[in-house]
Amino acid sequence: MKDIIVIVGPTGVGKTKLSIELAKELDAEIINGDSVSIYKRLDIGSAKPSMEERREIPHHLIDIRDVTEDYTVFDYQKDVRRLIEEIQSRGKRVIIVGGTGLYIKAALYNYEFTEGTTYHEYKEYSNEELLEKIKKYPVEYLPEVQNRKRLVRLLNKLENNEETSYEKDNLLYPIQVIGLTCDRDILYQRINDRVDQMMKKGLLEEIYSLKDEYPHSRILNSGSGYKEFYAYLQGTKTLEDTIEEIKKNSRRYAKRQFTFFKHQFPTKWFETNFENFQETINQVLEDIKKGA
RNA sequence: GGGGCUUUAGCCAAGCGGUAAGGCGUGGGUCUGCAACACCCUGAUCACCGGUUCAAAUCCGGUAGGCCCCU
Repeated sequence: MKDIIVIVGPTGVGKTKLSIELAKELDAEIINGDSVSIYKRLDIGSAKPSMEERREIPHHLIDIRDVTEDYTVFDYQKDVRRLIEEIQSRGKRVIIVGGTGLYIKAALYNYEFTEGTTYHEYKEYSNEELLEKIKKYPVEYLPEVQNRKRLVRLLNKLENNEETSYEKDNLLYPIQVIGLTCDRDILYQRINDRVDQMMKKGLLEEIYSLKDEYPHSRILNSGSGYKEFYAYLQGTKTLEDTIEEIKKNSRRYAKRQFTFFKHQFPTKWFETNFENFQETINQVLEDIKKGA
């Protein structure tokens, strides 16, 4: 079977556009690799591919959950693995595009999660105490004391007798990872512009239509482009500040994405040529044909 | 023309004689169930020149920039 094409990179470099062009060339179907696009009604802020684009090429794992529903890496892993089989059995090639590194990695590598385990928050314990409890088990990687979220997660695994040491980076599928990059200044400029564009396209209206769901939605309270509006709806922050904060969070996110894809995947990087995108497409295509 | 205040990292800013807090941004990094998450690391001889002192970002004088008031 031909390699799965994985397109990664920071938000706003042109991943979506590239994925669609490649899908046409390679007779492929696209699996979304972005944790926010999973949700219905989060259209503008998550920069989903347009309906037009989605008609052109089959897209999977977009709009499959309501904003009040939960969806985790584990769900994603199962969905992607199932889809890969389906798509390939149809004789089509698989392209995964997105910026959520953990999701993509968990789907393609030997990440193990256990079905239906109980989950404690350990509210009565301090971070230090959690760390002490963890140290009673043989673990190779310790989170920082300040990182409560990771401490809690790890202790849960240990107490549930789940596996916590893994063979490093065991790939389950043959993949080719295409990373899209560009000059940092240009990227930040594009991110800022894109947020302004989102506002023009009606992000605020989208937010208002979701207003009632805010208190009950995990994704609306954690996804950038949405969570920032919470304070605005409460009347404690101006619209201008809200927009600035979305830009800032998006820039930071982009930076973290670079770090993740640089270190966690065997990424081959390509510089996006915004003036002549066809050239970028050609470069990537050439490389793919060479590789598989 | 005269008088007063001010000048600390890219930005904001503490310090008021004993050898440069902090915040933001930036850059780097971690990553097996909230991941557009959570977390870690990251910088300066204090406008310039001279003086006082064992010791000056801190006191004195001068130069330059900024702000304000008077004429």
